[in-house]
Amino acid sequence: MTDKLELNTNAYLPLRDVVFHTLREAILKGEIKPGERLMELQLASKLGVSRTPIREAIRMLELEGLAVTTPRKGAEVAKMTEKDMEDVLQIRKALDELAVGLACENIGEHHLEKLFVALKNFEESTRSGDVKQIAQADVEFHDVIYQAADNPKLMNMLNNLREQIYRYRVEYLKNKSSYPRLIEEHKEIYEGLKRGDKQAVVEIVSHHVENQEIVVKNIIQEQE
Amino acid sequence: MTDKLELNTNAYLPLRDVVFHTLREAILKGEIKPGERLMELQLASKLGVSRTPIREAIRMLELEGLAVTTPRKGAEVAKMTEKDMEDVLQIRKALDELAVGLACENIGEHHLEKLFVALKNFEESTRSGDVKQIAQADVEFHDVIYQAADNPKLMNMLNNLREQIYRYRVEYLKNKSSYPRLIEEHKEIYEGLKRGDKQAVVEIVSHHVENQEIVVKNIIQEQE
DNA sequence: ACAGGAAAAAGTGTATACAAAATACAGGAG
DNA sequence: CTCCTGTATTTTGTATACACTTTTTCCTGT
Repeated sequence: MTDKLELNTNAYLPLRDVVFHTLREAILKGEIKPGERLMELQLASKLGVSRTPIREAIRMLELEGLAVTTPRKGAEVAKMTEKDMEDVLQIRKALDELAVGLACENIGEHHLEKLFVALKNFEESTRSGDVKQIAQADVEFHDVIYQAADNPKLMNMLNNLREQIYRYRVEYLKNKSSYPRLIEEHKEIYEGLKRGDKQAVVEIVSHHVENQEIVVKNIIQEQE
Repeated sequence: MTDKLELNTNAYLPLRDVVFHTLREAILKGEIKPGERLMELQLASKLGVSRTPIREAIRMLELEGLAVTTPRKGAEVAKMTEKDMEDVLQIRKALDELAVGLACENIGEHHLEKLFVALKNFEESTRSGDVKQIAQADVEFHDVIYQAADNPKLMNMLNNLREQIYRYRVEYLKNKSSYPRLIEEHKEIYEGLKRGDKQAVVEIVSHHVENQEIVVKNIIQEQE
């Protein structure tokens, strides 16, 4: 584990939340690796807080699926097998289809405009070649759709699912040859939503996620 | 709140888990009502433990959506508006369809037998008229399907969603006139899975959940 | 009587202390 | 040398103590 975990003390939030976000970031960025133990005292001294907020943060990571704990042994960062990834992607596909379908029914001018901006941003970011930035732009594009779906719980679940595959997603986005297809798919989703053609957008999103699924699974197989 | 919360000390589990299950039960059974505050000291003395496990249990309830906390004010049992319920049921429908579709692809003799037993149990339980028992039999029937879907994360999410509507589901099951339809639907799901007719089972489950949706929403409207 | 505000009470946030379990390790028997 | 065992150490589990915030209460002045 890197030894430069640092708290964002900027917010006036309970420490448990700060710790939670800090650890989550560290896990998603790969600074703490799957299988690595999350030891309370160690983390506490590293972050300069007591064990109490650490423990509560771990409980939260646990429920988010980013950590697994065994009683009296402690917590470790969740490992992801190919099967786990398949499972997550199956769920994500179903929920993404739901979300875009709902968005299609509810979407208004406001969100369409935001979506257009996000679309252009994404296109722009692919030219920069900065993977982090591309990932961010992609997240923003899909976030607009989730917001338009007007179902906070669904948005929550999708964000959580996205987290769980984030590490592999970044790898996936390193492959530049897929950028044109991604842009095209985003464009089609936007067009479909604008037309209010529910069947079409669900179809496209379905393929969109399937494509991801194939690539991400390849990446995992290589890693194993 | 009832003052007879009691810990199941039988298990050799961390107290946080025992407290978590105890509070969850109490919330689902309506012993602690939506909007009611979850005060740490009060709960701690009532359950005979310290605040520490209570706090960790609350963090878990929070992530499960059964409690909401505002910093420095504490936690309370989550209220459910009609919109919340709609949102949950939308998600549940999508995931239930996914689950039964997957089950249809994977199901073997073993699970089909268990499903048949569960089907008969459900039919039997409706004759008893005991709502708790019927709910239990219904849960077991669907659990077999979830297991056959062979996606633990999905099962987890569905169990969680089920929890969130449990309170209202019980009301729904008090209406005896719906029993024949429920039995019929279960039977059709079983038959469909046996035939491996994915399209059919997804269709039936879709209706099955939609029917629930209508009734549950009526119940909420009455309550408001 | 009523509004304002200080003091008290209640409650959460965090740190620390102590207990119990798991793990690591060293020494001895075979 | 290997395996067992008992002890030391580490780590988690739980309780408690203290700090700080929010809420309530009640007194005071108008």
